[in-house]
Parts: sequence; structure tokens; C-alpha cells
Amino acid sequence: MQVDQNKSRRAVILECAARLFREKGYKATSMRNIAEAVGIQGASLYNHITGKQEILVELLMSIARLFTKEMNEINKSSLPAVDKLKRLISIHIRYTAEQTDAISIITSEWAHLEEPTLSEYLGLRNAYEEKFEQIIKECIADGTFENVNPKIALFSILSTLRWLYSWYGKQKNINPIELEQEMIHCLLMGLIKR
Amino acid sequence: MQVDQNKSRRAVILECAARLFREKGYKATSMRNIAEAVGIQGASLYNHITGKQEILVELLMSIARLFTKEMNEINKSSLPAVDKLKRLISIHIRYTAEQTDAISIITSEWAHLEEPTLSEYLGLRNAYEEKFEQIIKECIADGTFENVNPKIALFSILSTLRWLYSWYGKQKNINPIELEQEMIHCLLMGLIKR
DNA sequence: ACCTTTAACTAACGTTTGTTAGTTAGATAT
DNA sequence: ATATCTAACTAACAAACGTTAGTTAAAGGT
Repeated sequence: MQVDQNKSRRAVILECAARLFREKGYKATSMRNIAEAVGIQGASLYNHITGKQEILVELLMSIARLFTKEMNEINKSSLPAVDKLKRLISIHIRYTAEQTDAISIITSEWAHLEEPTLSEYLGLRNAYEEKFEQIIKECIADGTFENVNPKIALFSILSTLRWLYSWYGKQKNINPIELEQEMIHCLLMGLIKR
Repeated sequence: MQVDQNKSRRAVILECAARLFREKGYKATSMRNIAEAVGIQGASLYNHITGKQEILVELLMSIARLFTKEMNEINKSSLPAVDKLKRLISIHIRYTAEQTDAISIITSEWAHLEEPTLSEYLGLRNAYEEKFEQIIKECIADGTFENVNPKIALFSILSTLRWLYSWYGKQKNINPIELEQEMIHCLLMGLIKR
């Protein structure tokens, strides 16, 4: 029994599917498209996965759980709230660079999840956003931020981080460290008290 | 000949299609879905439109041309660059409120455009982004903004404005005027020299 | 040497897709 | 009154879809 090769084959399928889902979207990508990218026949995919939806679930939920875990670890720390935000920005940039395809899918294809996974995903997302907002409120409460509307600040920061993938990679002459510094500046400096 | 009713029927189809494209995506929305929303049979749609792609083209390009026109008018004015940015933010918020479905589609479904319309759309979008970036550069040149990376500032602002639709409307207790003020604050204050 | 497992294959299924063809009832124009 | 036009209908098409069934060749275990 070659568990190792089995797993790697499955990983290749997930990888190819992620790339195609990103390029064409979930619905526009057929099982035969994915199979062709892997180099096998469409029906052969079913030796490794139970169906198309399972691919989406696996790609999406693994990322969702990753961000949930990171958020929990940050909240366990005793960092000042504004440093928690900087860590979050840093994490978004890192995962966007490392797993661009999967990040792209979680941002733009989550609506194709079927129940009950859809509810599970939305639960994780809402929890993440609420914790994010809570940190922003802390920044206001401890006097670091001006008295901005926390929901608008949250939305402004999160939408930029989520759409990083569509833009990162096209810019050749930006290194990740500069990017991180500039984004912290653009996203947070408007909120910090002067 | 009832041109008026003909036009309104066509408008209803575009409206229903926009809503469905937004809710389920272009590929996941069938012609029969659209027809059902209108209250006719699928095949009857073809008395008013030439096909599914035409609906997407019409919805998308009308918005693209709208933003192109607004950008040109702003650039014709002799406003200070930072006020041009404020006008752009204002315009994005207004159209997002007025035409949420179409705005949603231009942000998330443009990739389903077929050639040659796809190239035409991307041309308009690139021109818009370049003019937007040029205004940011003006703000840096005239000393209003700090010496930030203009591409990162552009991306940060634009992604927030583009994703407004996914978020606006869920927030009951925010009026458009407050939203505009807060967004100008969140998006621009981090850039302005202190 | 024999049995089991793995992972590929071909063939086919029932459904849905976008679209076309042909028809028809009612409104409008002459 | 007759002809034309509009906008709906039913029926059907060919293609593509996700998926299932059954088969086969090779690899691994005993």
C-alpha cells in the first residue's frame, strides 16, 4: 500500500483544481478540465476524490481553518492591539504569496459551497471578522486609534487584504517586506491618532 | 409598434439577470433561471436578446463606460488632486448604492466576458487604474501625500471601493454621508502628510 | 505462486445547458 | 377587414456536465 503516492496524487489533483478554479471559476471548470491538467481521464479522478464539491470543500476549509488558528494564536498573545493588527496584515500577505490559488478561491468562490459546509464556512468567517473588529475596537479604546467607525475600518482593511491576491504577483518590483511596511502604513496610519 | 414596452421588457430581463448573476454567478445562472425570474419561458428570452453573453456584455460595459466618463470629467476639472480622489470615492459609493447588482458583476464576473469584449473591457479598466494612479502621484508631487508607493496606495484604495458592494446594504445603521466621510478618512488620512 | 489493492482506462447514464425552429394569440397599422 | 408585427409558447437539438459501472494492467503483500 503506497499511502505516500496516493496522497501526492490527491495533492496534485487539488493543486490543479485550485489553479483552474482560480482561472475560470468553480462552475466553469469541468472534471475533465481538471483531469486533463493532471494528465488522466475524467473518470479516473474518482479513484482519489468523491466528487467535485469535495475538492472545493477541501481547498476552502483548509484555508479557513488556517486563518482561524492564526487569529486564535494572536488573541492568546498579550501584544498591544495595534501590533495584533500588524501581525494579521503580515499573515494575510504571507499566505497570499504562498498559497495564491487557494486564497483566491476562498475570496471569490465560497458561494458555491453546498450545505452544510456553507454554514460551517460562514460561521468561521463571521467569527474571524468579529475578532478582527474586536481588535480594532481595542485600538480605539486604548487611545491608539481615533474614534472611527470600527465596522468601516474593518471593512476597509479586510477588503484590501482579501483582494491582495488579484494584484500581488503582477507587481514584479515589490519585495514582500516593503509591501508589508507600505500596507501597514496605508491601512493603519489613517486611523492612528496624531 | 410599442418601443416603450419592448425596452422595458428588455430592461426587466437585464435587471433579473443582474440579480441572479450576482447571487449565483454567471455560469451557475441558466437562461431558464432568468426566464423564470421574468415570468416567461426560457426560449422566449430570445425575442429580446441575442444570447446569454449579450446580457453580460451589456451589464458590464455600461458600468465600465460610466466610470470612464466620470473619470474623464473629473480630470477635466481643475480641482486639487486630493479633491479628485474624494470625488472618486464619492462616485464609487453612489453607484454602489444605486446599482449594486451591476457593480457586483463588474467586480467578480468580468472574467466570463468573451473576446473581443474582454479586451475592450480590460482596456477601459487599465486606463481607469492608470488615471487613478496618476492622481495619487499628483498628490505626492504637490506635497499633500507622503512619499508612499503609489501602486500600493492605488491598490489599497481601489480594492476597498470595489468590494464595497459585498458589504454595503448589510449595514443598516450607516447613512451614505457618514460612510463617505469615514471612508475618505480610512483611505486617505494614512497617506496625508502630518 | 497466488491474492489483493491501486489507479488507470472505456463506455455509458441521465440531466442540464444554450440555443434554434416553428407556431400562435393578440395588438397595431393601413 | 386585412396584413403585419410582437412576444409569447412548445418541442427539440447537440453538446457538455458530473458521475457510475465494469474492466484491466501493474505493483505489493503473504
